[in-house]
Amino acid sequence: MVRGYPRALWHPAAVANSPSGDSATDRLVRVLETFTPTRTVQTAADIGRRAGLPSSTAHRLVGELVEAGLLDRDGEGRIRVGVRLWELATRSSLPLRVRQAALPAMERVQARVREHTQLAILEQDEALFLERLSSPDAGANITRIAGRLPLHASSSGLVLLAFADPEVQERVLSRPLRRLTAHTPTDPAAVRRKLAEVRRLGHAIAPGFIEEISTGVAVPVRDRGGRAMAALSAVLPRDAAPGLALEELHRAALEVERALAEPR
Amino acid sequence: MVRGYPRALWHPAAVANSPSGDSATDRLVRVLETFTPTRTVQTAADIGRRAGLPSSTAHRLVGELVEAGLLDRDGEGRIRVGVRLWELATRSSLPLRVRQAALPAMERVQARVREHTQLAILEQDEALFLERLSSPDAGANITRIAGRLPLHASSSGLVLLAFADPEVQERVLSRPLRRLTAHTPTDPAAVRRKLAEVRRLGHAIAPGFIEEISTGVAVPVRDRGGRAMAALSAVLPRDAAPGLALEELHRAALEVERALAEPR
DNA sequence: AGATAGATTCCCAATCAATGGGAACCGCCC
DNA sequence: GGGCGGTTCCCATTGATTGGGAATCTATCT
Repeated sequence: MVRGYPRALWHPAAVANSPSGDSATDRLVRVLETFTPTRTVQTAADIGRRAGLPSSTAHRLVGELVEAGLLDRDGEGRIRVGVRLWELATRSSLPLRVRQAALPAMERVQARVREHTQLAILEQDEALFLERLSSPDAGANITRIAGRLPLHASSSGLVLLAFADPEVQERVLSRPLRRLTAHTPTDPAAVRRKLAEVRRLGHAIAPGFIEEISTGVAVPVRDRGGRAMAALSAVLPRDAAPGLALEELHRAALEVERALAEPR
Repeated sequence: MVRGYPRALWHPAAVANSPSGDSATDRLVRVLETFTPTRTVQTAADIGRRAGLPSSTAHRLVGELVEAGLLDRDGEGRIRVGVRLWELATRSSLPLRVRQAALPAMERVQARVREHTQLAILEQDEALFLERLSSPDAGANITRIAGRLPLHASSSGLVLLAFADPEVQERVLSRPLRRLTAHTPTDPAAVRRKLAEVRRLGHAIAPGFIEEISTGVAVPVRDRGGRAMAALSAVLPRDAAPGLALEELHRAALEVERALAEPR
């Protein structure tokens, strides 16, 4: 076995502590961000490529994270997000508290309406879904727990935006509004009108905004100041009448507001 | 304003990249571990003390984590676990998959038994609780989502241990067994007998092991190899008859086994 | 069976970002 | 106004981190 390597080939052009000004924390986050709801297992080399890290660095970092339990190495080679990370992130987080407060009410909605019932919050100018209950017989639904949807395109997003700080509304409406279907409103003026309607009615109806075949209906869970802390929503078949769902969602929202108002 | 400091007082005794051989990853994990189910908000100085970091280092690390969104700085000063960390940890983790597979069955148990219904997995030689459903009228319950209980003391833990690798059983039984109440079995031989009973009956009953006033009953969710992937459990008042709960839990476990066996 | 490709582990010199003691600053309370 | 605790800023020092490269391992193809 040959040990070492020809000294002449050593090329110190780029070596050091993180030559590009990213901290260890940044790199760690980039590694975690390579995992998505649809890409849950990857090789260490995959992670490195996607996080923009040299292969050997990626392998070392992944190894450390596995050691710490934040990532898990399954049978052979494949890496997934570790149970320990879930535990650390869940046991003291805001999403858990909101979810716990909302779950009983969501279950009642779910039992009566028998369609997808969802809970979302406003996070980084998108709707982040904290919980989703589904009957086996419910229709299509693109949302996932811990998944995101644009604010202007989803019924949940529309109520979150309608009852958010004006500053958030301006920021969101000043950026390009992505079109998901032919019915997604992408004109800022149209979205503004929609938001006014949501404020007037107290709920949002989004027929075909996300998927042609379904209609989202959502109501806000509001704090004492009137801002939306969360949105409760249901996903109905495109042609279904939204009356029952809206009624149940409104009732549930009241219940959640009370639960969240309690000291703990 | 005086800038700088007397050069003579500079004391290079301990300066550098992490003088104690802990990696950047270790430190980040230690920071995250300072949060517990009961301690959800802390100051940056608190975190530093508990993680064993010098104040200035702790403040910088916390600042970076806040910047990255893994931690949140609320109104003034207090730090909590960030929504973003929850999102990253949840969206592709094993606990979510197990939970999703089990939730419908758990809801039915919950509706019929009307007591606490729980889901746990084996993690690092403890029972880690992934989900918990509770009626408002249900009794006391010490468990929390993302909380842990010892394997020998909880009904969930006993089924997880009874249907685990023998190697795990040996390891757990070779360590001191913590006593939580007067009824907690702390003698290895007694626990061994209990485990044999659990294997024979296919369920565990733990009267007063955790809290004097309640009885835990649990059944395993088993894989094709017979090992317990998870435990479904209910917490009943100490004197309640466990028959109905066990029947419902067994039915639910079958359903969860089928759901987890499906490709995805 | 041999070749090829990709993932992973190991090695090690060079370095620079992270480190931590100290000091100043900022509120808050007694 | 003085004490206390949290936070921010400063900066010389240095060792942990870094990343090319080579060796090793593991599939998959021909």
